[in-house]
Amino acid sequence: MTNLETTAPKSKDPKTHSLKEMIIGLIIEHLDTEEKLPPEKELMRRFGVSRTTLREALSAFESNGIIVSRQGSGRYVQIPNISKQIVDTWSIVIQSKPSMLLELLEIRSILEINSLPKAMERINTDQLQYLGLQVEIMKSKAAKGEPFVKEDRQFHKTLFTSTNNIFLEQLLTTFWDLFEESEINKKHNDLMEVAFQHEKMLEAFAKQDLPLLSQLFQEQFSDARYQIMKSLVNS
Amino acid sequence: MTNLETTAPKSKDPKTHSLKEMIIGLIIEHLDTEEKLPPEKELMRRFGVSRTTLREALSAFESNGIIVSRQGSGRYVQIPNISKQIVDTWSIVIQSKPSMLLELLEIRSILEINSLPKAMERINTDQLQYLGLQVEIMKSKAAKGEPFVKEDRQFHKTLFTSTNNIFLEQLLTTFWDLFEESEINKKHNDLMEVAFQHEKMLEAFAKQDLPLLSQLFQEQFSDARYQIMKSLVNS
DNA sequence: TACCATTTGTCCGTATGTATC
DNA sequence: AGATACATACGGACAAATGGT
Repeated sequence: MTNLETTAPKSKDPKTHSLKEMIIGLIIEHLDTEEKLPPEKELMRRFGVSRTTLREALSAFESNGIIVSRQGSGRYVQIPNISKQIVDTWSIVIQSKPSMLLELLEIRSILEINSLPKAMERINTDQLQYLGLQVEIMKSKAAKGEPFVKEDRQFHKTLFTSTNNIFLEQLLTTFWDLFEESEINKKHNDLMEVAFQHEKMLEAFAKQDLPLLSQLFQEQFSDARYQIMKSLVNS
Repeated sequence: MTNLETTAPKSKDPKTHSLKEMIIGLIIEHLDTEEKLPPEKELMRRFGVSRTTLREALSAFESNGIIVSRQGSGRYVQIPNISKQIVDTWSIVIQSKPSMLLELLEIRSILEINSLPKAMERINTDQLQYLGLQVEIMKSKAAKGEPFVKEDRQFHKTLFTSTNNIFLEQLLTTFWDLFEESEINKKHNDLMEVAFQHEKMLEAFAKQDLPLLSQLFQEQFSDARYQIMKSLVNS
């Protein structure tokens, strides 16, 4: 058993603080099992607060995503997803400063490229086959002049999911969300080239050619950088 | 099921949705100037909602940190800090699954090591001098057997701040916060060695010896990984 | 110093709508 | 269809911090 101490009472505000603390305790209790939390009525009684007070305290955790409530059913605990929180606020910031997208791309490229070795060694045939499917869809859509953001995203997501790093996956998902929301590089000049780029990546993957794969990723990020800068100039 | 546009809320409940929208508009308006927002009374009137409703809508933005309210003064808009949001939730998760720290360290090491080239080319003499000061403090504290988390942190922060990437800075800050909160590797076996490690890093920096610097960082992260794993075994 | 209006914080109660089981 | 549980909204009251007089 871990020592769940109810924090040293060094703060002035015992009620609010301890209510928050008690909810955290409740969360930790239910985090492993992902059980349903007790209903509001029960919690009101247990903590001795009104519904408004309780709900306000809970809402903080809900906006974080560590507690999710389903109307008519109850509240549940889950591992939080940072994406939503970050996107909610930073999409607003980016509206004011679009050049921030370059900073994000910089981080994304570092993380993806450095994840390639691990992704390459851990990927399995099913995933490889799935990547092949995505590439085929890309090519067919490109031929029809349709964009294929979803497939592009799935392709990358499949790669970095195989690193088995939850935080990394969430972080990269966040970047995709922010880019999509910003609606920059919505339409790429040469869809077919992008599709082929991914086909080459897949081949490099199949051949376990890490240097080539890295280079292809580098090129792709260069291209993305260019697209963003072009958009920035136009606005 | 897959009914797109699950609800057409416009006829029923335009208020909630547009209330959020209006607040976002308010935020964007004030994001550049960092002015004070209108008081609740004014917003209640302007948006035509009750205080409870208004406050609940605002609280979502407050928990994100893009709005901060000061009792007795008012509400202010600021560029949000992802650190707080992430730490709030993930420190809880880490309490349940401490092994997650290894994943975080993995990301942190990738980001820091890949930031070294840029940091090296952009660092100035003032910063270099500041790093030297930190190292001296580290050594003197190590001699007395005192830990020097703050100086260690300042050392690294100075490096990656010089990359001028706000998001990166916030991310790395987040990791430090999470590690500190987890209270793992609080006490290192050999403080003096850590201090010397940083001294060597500083020398490599001064000599612009990137390969050596990278190697030193690698070693440092290896050591950190070992410290974490040791802590994991003990619990 | 002290008082004051302003502004946010906290808390309570109630009512009605809506989704789930 | 009914009971349960959460969503949304309104109203009021008092406390606490701030900023200015």
